[in-house]
Amino acid sequence: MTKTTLKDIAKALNTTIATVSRALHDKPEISDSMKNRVKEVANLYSYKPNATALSLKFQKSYRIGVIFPKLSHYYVTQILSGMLIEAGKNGYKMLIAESNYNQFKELEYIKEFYELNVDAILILPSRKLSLVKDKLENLIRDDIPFLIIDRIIKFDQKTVPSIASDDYGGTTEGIKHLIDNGYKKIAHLRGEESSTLANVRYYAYRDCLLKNNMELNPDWVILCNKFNKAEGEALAIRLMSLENRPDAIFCISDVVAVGVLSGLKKAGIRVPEDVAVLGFSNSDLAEVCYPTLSSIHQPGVAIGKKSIRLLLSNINMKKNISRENIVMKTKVIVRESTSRIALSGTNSFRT
Amino acid sequence: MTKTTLKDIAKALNTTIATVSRALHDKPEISDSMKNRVKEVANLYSYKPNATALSLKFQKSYRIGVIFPKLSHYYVTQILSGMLIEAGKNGYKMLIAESNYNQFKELEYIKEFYELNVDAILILPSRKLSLVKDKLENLIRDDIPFLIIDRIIKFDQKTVPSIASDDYGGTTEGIKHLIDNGYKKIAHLRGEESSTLANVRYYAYRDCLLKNNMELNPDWVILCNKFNKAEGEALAIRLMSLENRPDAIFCISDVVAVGVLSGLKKAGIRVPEDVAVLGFSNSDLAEVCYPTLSSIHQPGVAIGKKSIRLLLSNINMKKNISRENIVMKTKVIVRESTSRIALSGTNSFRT
DNA sequence: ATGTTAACCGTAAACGTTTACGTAAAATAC
DNA sequence: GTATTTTACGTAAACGTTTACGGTTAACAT
Repeated sequence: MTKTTLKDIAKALNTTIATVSRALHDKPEISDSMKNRVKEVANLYSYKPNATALSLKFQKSYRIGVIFPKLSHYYVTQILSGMLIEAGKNGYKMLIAESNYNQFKELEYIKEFYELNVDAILILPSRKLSLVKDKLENLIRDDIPFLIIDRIIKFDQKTVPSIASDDYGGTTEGIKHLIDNGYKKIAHLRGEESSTLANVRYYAYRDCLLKNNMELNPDWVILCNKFNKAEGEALAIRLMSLENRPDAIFCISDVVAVGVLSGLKKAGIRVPEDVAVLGFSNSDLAEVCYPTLSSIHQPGVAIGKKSIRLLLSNINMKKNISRENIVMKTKVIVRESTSRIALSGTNSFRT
Repeated sequence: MTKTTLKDIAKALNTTIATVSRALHDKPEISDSMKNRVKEVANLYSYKPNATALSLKFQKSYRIGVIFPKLSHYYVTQILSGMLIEAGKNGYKMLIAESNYNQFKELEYIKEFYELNVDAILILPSRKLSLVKDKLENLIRDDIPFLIIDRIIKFDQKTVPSIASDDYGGTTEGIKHLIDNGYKKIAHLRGEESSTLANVRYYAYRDCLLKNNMELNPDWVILCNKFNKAEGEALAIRLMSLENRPDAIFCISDVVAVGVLSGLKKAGIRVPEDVAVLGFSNSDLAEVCYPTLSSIHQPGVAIGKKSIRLLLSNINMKKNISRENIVMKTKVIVRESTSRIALSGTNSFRT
């Protein structure tokens, strides 16, 4: 019941593995009669080439390694799904590793993947990874494509390509949407200042308010660090206890936004009539909470697909991919939480 | 900049790869001086054994393949995370494939994984897979451990081990909880009758009602087939339009339950005062919806870990694992949607 | 001085492929 | 009928390991 090899077929036909191999590959130097006999036996034994042997021979594993902080984040699963689709189309398999926001594990996994002869490495870095930037830089090899997703890390020596969603554009569009809907005092629950991602979103928020001559109140900008529902709830209540209350809250993530919704409800404040709430990422939560949450859609699946396409186009050239930072379009998905005028029908963006 | 091999080290030391290999493995037949010299050079060249070559040599890949229907389901990510933890501990990597509920893709992926020489295969089958039971049965080999997760498929010839959560027990506990809280007319939005999973939950629901002399009204048992929010919403409204209204709704999934919450709100019905809602799976949705949703927790992470442990314990024996069907404990997580008496504090089950 | 043993290392086969090179027989050329 | 080409296949090396087996030298025993 063991797997049949070229040797088995060769023995059965009293020939050599070279001939068998060539016959199966339809090489011209093999006679038709031999080809037929070989194929017949191969079929009979249901021969399948040994992938490991091929890997060794061609120094190519048809495997792509991807590292992410946490699998249970909707956005991560979307990106991975996109990768799986595109990788599958091209005969590649995905090896996965979860870092749990531990930068040392991230470095470990990168090393491991190199040792496992993956053909490319993708990483969705945690914020902390930039703390060991120098170590990371030393680790990255030039012979195997490496791609950083959704985060831009500036190295001293190397330029490593990256792909990310257009958070600045998306945020701008989102804030504009709030302004267009008549909200005048827009607050922002932002991420830590050490996070490029959080900064980009904050800058977009700030710039957009300035450009539109809106009030930019420092009391309305609060740092998150737990990014969970409880934090959103607490911060919403804090915002509502200000003398000069905001009438809209733009949140760094959907989970925080859901917390805000909950906090506002506890404070007896109506959404979207009194206060609008805008999330970020357009996760699956946005459609199930009450009221449904407007959010800035990050094209996870598209990013995943694009990532793999980028890598594959360069795997064969054995050099790292075009050193650009690719930016993918975002989009504001309007739902109930920001719509003073009732929405007609549901906005079912997701399929 | 190419990877260093045994050959490189051997050449540098004017010896042979055999000696180098043995020195690195601290074999007794190598002198200490040679060992030191070899290790020094190996270190200098930062030698790492080639995993592909080892795979070929030992006919072992240290890779485990897992197939699941959809990555973006919270429960799936939980199971996978558990697998990743346990696999990582043992030096195994996970290869993943998403079937999108397509049974032919599932069969395809199984074949592919066999060809890729994975050391074990895990599958979270879609309901449809049982439709091609015979093909599946023929595919499964005896020399590589195979494990079915969260679904029991009875084969004619083979007995394939499986692991699943105790849905019967969990449901029983859940219905009892409803009864204990004074709900007397319990409805059930169930899955299709072709689904073993849905049937188990229904049977538990039915048995528990009978055992407790509760009303078992056929009008209160409705089939779902879309399992999305809209369906839950519509069915809730339908239930509330009955003359003999239920006062509790047990749902096949959290998403459906969230839809029910929404439908009840639209119908102006209070939860949990008028009607209780109980979900299944205890997904991340349960904590963010309003009111928060009581749900039956399936131990995803534990199932993932246990699965890998089972497989690993049998990989070395090159035979399939103990042919039992392992059942993992479930648990009712009580939140607002079933608690007529206000909950004190939040029930933060998840870490 | 010879045999025995231990210490140490090299040779080569094996895992399953692909393919450059060599070679025998058959076919073609003149 | 000999030279040349073509056809068709075998040999062996290569990918990077591990390891059974063999061999050489030196130490030790008798």
